[in-house]
Amino acid sequence: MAAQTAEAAQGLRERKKLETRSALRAAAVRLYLERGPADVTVHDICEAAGVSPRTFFNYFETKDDAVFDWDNRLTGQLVDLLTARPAHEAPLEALHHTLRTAIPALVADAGWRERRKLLGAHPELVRKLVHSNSHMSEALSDAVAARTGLSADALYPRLVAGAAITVLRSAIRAWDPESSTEELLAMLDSCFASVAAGLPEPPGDDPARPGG
Amino acid sequence: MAAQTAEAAQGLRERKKLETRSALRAAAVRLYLERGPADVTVHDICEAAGVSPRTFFNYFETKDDAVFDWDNRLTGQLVDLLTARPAHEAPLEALHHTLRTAIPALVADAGWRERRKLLGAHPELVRKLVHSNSHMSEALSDAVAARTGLSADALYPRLVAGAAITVLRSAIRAWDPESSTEELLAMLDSCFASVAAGLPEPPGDDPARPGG
DNA sequence: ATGCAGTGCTGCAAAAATGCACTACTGTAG
DNA sequence: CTACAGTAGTGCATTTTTGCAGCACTGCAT
Repeated sequence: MAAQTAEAAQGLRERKKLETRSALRAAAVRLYLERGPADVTVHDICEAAGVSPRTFFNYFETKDDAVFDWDNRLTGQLVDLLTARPAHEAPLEALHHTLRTAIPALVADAGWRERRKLLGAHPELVRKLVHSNSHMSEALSDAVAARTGLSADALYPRLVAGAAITVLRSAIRAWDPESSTEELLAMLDSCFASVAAGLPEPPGDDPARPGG
Repeated sequence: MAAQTAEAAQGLRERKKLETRSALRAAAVRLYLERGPADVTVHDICEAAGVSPRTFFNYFETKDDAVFDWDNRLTGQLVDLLTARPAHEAPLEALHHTLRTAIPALVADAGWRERRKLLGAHPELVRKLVHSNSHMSEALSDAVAARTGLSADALYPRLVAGAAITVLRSAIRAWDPESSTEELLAMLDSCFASVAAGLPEPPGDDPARPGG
C-alpha cells in the first residue's frame, strides 16, 4: 500500500508545503469568521498567510475551498478506513463503521468545529460544500467497487456511496456544534438504520396529524 | 397554488426573456460540442446568442450553468409532480413515480440528449453538475417535508430526497444515451428497488465471479 | 399619446480563477 | 563541493464572475 496516511513531514520541503496549506486554511477560516466571506479577498488571505495569490490557487480550486480543506483530508482518511474494514461486512455496514470511526477526531478538532459554525452562520457556503462532497462520494464509490469486486461504473457502488454521503451531510447539518460527539453519532446511527430499513415512512409519524 | 407550470409566454417581455435564455443555452451546448468546453469563452457564447457577456451572468451563475439549464427547469417540474402524487403513497414510492413520470419527456428532448452526450464526452463537466443536483435535492427535500408534515430541517426528508437524487444521477450516468427510454426506466426501477430493500449486497452479485 | 414604474440589458471596474513561463530552492548523486 | 532533476512559489496575461449604475424598452394607467 503506498497510501501514507501519517502526516509526518519527512523532509523540509514536505513540511513547508503542509505549513503553507495550513496557514492558508487557518487564515481563511479566521478572516471569514471575522468579516464574513463576502468581505474577504484572496489577496487578504494570502497576505495573512504570507504567500502570493497565485500560490493560493495552487493549493485550492476556489476561494472557499480553503475552508473546506477538512473534507478533502477526510476523504482520504475515509477511503483508508473503509479499505481496512473486514471483508465480511456488508458495504453499508462498513461505511457506517467507517464514518463512526472518523467522526470523533473531527469533532475533537477545534478548527473543524469553527468551520462547522461558519457554515451555520453563512448558509451560502453550504452550497459550495457540495463540491467537496461530490469528490468524497466518488472516492468512496471507487472504494466500495473495489470491496465488492464490481466495476467502478456499476450502479450499486454509486448508490451506497451516495447514500453514505447523504447520511453524513444530513447528520452534520442537523447536529448542534455546541453539543457532544455522542449526539452526532446517535444521529448517524439513526440515519443508517433508516437507510438500511429502506427509508420507510418517518419513524415518529402520526397518521392522525394532517400537518397542514 | 400560485405555481404556474405552464410555459406560455403571456407578454412580449416574458417571451423575449425565454428566448434569450433559450438562445444562450442552445449556443452554449452547440459550441461546447463543436470545440469542447475549454475552447469556448463566455464572449463566444454571447456573440452567438446576440447578447452581452454581462447578460449571460444575469441568467446563469457560471459559464457551464447554461448547459445545465435543463436540470433547473426539471427541478420545478419534479416538485410539482411530487406535490400532485396521492397522499397515500410513501415518500420513496412517490419520488419513484415522480421521476418515472418526468423521464420520458426528458429523453424525448433532443437538446437534453445532446447535453447528456456532452457530459459523456467531457467528464469534467459532471463535477460542476453537482451544483444543480444540490439545488434539486433541496427542493425535493422541502416537498417531502411538506408531504410528511415534518420540519424542513428534519433528517428524514433530506435522506429520502438525497437518495432519490443519487438514484437519478446514477441511473442517468449509467444509461447509454443512444438506447431507449425503457432502458433508463428499468435502471431507475432497479435502483429504487435496491434502495427500498436497504441497499443490501449487490443484487446480481455472483460470489463465484471475482470480477478481476 | 403621454407619463410612470418596473426591469431587462449593458458597460465598467474589481475580484476570482486559470494557463504559461520563469526563478529559486530542495533533495540527491557524483 | 558541484551538478542536476524536480517542484513550490511567483509574475503576467487572459478569462470568468460579481457589484454597481445607467439606458431603454415593456406594460399599464391616464
